[in-house]
Amino acid sequence: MIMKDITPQQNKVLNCIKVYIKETGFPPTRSDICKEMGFRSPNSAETHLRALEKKGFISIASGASRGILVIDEEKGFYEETAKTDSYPIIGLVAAGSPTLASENIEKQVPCPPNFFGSSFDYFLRVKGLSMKDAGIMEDDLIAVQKTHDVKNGDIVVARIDDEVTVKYFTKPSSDKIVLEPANDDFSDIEVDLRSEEFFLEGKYIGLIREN
Amino acid sequence: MIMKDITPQQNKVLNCIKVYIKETGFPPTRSDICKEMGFRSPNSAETHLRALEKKGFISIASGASRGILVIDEEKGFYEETAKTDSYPIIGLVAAGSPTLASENIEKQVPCPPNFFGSSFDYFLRVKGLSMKDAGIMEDDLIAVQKTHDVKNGDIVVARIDDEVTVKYFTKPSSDKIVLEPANDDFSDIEVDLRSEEFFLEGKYIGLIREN
DNA sequence: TATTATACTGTATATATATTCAGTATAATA
DNA sequence: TATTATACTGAATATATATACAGTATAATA
Repeated sequence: MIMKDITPQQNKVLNCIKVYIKETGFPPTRSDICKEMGFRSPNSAETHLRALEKKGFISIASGASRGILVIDEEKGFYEETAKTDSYPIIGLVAAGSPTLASENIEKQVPCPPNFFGSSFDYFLRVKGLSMKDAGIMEDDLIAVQKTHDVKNGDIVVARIDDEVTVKYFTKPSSDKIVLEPANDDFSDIEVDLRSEEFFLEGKYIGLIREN
Repeated sequence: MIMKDITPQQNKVLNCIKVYIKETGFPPTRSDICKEMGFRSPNSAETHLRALEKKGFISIASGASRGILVIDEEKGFYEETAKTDSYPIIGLVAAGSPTLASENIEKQVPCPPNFFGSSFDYFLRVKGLSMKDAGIMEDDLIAVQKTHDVKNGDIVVARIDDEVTVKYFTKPSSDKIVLEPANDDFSDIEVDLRSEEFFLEGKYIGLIREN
């Protein structure tokens, strides 16, 4: 949408509305605008509001008090490129699966869905340094895609006997899986699929570190 | 601030307020809350609001209509973090400063402004493995905040004689700066401020790895 | 047992607020 | 020249809204 030219005075009013919302959390009344702008008549604010509405800078909810909605000029631009979804951060507890049940969710964080190239389903907070040489450190958040489609060499999130772990994945034969750490202080985990339970939670897609 | 326990019903009311603000851009009236919650008396909303205020979840502007302000907590979720800004990715070339000039910008990526707790200005693509033991690998994107306010032990982005580098920062004396790598294969860089030029581009705030 | 917190309905009212109407004045546009 | 947009004052008013008051009921607490 192309917005018509705003006059300097209308821009001042628009800005004063934005500041008011930022400071109070809710939009101003006509009277509030008068106080901020120095007008002596509420109709001064009213006509400015109607002009701003006509030009597409705000929308006004009829009848409602403080019903001013500032239209985000760059919303259209960002809507395609910068849509964010909310993803849960799941604590990597030593035992138990990283399910999406609310008791395991540390918090929700916003993130563009295609942030790491591939789609992903949740963030997992890493415990321990077993993947140190792959640059995955304690408390890092790894973006995990729930999938069973993994290749040799992929970093995966796996669960063995209720223990969740992040490791390099290798499947040397049909009934054997090797989970390899990226740290000499740790040993490989070999899983015999004939006798042991193995569950693939997903695949490592990307990483975030908050300092 | 320690918030007292919220009851399930109060939580529903609080949530309905948040949703209302998200959808309309301004807080609900008592009557609006009644409609959303199915109450038949505005006093039902009023008492819930007063309880939420007493427990510290909201504040109420006296006399003002729609004067409900949701206190912090998940305010960020709806107001700040749901927004994304566009940040440039700058290639860390061996020579030349990581300026924001368009020829150095690899591309723009969307990211919530407070994604790493602190604000930041651009992403820098890391070359080399000199910070390997700090979990910073080749091609990682580090979020950089343009600042000169750094402390000993901070990871910084510095420029010495047109060469840009990421290292641990230490200032043992007023005319000496030591830049320390996190990799035994590399040596410390000592900068004598009396004879050498040193420019601090900024501070490492966080990290993103796209796999 | 009395008190307090929760969770409501229902009525009433002062006032906060949107909104219309009647003007004045200036500058730009058709 | 007439019209329209901008930029205001000032007054009036219907209604939107906060808020107090009077109740009812249940469960937890002291």
